Amino acid sequence: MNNEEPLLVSVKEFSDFTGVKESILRYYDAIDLFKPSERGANNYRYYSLSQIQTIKLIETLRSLKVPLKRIKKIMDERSPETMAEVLAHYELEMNNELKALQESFALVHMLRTLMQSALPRDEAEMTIRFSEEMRIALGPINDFQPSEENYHRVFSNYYRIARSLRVNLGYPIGGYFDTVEEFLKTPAQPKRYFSLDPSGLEVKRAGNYLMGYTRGGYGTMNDLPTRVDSYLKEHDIAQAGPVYQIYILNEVSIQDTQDYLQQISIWMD
Amino acid sequence: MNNEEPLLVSVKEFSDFTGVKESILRYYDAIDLFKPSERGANNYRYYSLSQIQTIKLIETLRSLKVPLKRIKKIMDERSPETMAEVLAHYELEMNNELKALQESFALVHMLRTLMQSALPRDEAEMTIRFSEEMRIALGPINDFQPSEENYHRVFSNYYRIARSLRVNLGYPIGGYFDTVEEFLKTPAQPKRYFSLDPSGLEVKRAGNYLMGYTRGGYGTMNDLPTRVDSYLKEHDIAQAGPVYQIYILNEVSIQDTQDYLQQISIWMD
DNA sequence: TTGCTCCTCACGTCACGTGAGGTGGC
DNA sequence: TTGCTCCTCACGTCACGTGAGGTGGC
Repeated sequence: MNNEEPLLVSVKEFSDFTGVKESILRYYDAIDLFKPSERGANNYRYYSLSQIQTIKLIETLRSLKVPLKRIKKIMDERSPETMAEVLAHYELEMNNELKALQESFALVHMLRTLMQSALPRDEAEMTIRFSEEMRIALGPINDFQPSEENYHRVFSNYYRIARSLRVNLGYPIGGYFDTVEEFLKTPAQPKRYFSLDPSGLEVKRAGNYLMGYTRGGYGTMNDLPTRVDSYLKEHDIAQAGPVYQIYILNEVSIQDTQDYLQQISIWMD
Repeated sequence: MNNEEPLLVSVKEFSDFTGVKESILRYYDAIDLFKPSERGANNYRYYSLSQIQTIKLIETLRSLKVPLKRIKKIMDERSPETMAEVLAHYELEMNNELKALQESFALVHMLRTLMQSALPRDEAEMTIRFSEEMRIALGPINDFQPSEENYHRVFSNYYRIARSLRVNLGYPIGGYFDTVEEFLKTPAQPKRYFSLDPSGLEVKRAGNYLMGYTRGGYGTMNDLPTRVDSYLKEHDIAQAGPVYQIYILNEVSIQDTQDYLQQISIWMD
């Protein structure tokens, strides 16, 4: 048996084995991060197959944004002890990455389903539909002044509190009213604001909701309160709520402010 | 109520709200990817709070390596329909990313535990220890020639097959023998090779294994077969196996080939 | 006035990607 | 000879980061 002759492959073959591009292998060679186990008489790079595990580890660290210089240091000073330590450290990093990615996934999923639910709407109509339970992050009671003419001060206050509570502000934010009377009286002054962040502590109950829509920029109501009022009177509904008001089509999916689509959903039963 | 005055914040505040660095916000402004909703008379950038959701979405796409030019195109042509489509597409992407990250996690975890299990070894000793069930990817029966003097040809053949079977070659690879007799007869010519890839179809059974170690480069056995033989005779063990042989400390954690640590584990009961 | 934040512009950097021009093995 | 792979070297690029030098609000 010949121990001395390792299993050598060319750059291209090594690239095929590992999925790492040739240009990257040459670059890592140039910066002394990862060198072929041999150079042929023709100056060709020859990698041993056992180097596959090494480059795979380097790739893994790269995927975690570890700078090449740091990786080089790790590889230069590697010993079983230090490597085990380093790997333990990056196991934790990966856990955080996993959580962040799952968060992103949840966010994208929510935005998409909200948009798709909005697409076929007849905006003039009021309909009752069933809605699943959703977690939300409810803010504190708003301190609107009797004749507050600018809701922005209060709204921005919610943003500040939400951020300090580690709410993910990437989720849509809406207004909350305890009852439909409250909404009809001061539709532009919600009792609280809330975020649709699913890591929120509160719950929007599953159930049948009366839903209505209107188009326009933030703060626009058009005739939505009137339509809600008529519907309730027509159907002899005395009490309802809470009321949830959100912009399901906004900045994220639409350029023109005047096309933002607002949704009101009112708990019925 | 004043609809026209949005909730404006400076770069620094916006950066604090979103976690996106000021330098990045300025850069995105410069390349027309994401511009502040207003410029003050002093030429200051003023962002509206409702832009938080937009930059969060851009960040999410960036985390999936979508180039800024592509993101710009998406944002320029955004409509609820196209955005819902785009998001649906990237939901799938994120799923793949999640799987890849979980794979990396499993790989790093295995490397680390292998290394830590190796650290406190008294290499001369033979011990019996319990081992949990592990999935492995077993290769085909090797075609060693009667007097094969170079095991590399056969070994590299396993690599080729493993790759075509989508085995992750980042995991350690070892030699497999059906019985201990087989191992003692031709310790350098395993019946098959295998990878510790946990997505493999075969299983290394849970149970008590006789474990031994030796140090040296690939193909080195030193007196390991002799020690195995003595142990079995001393303890009157006639039959045992399969035998699994892997390098638990190799290239990945050690520079000097001569310090690689090989482990033999032999199924007892 | 002072400290703080903001501005632009130029240059640097990190991690590659992309030829151009040339060599080596079957 | 021909096609294929490999080489180096120079230059480009993408997505920022980092000052320098200067302005504006409390």
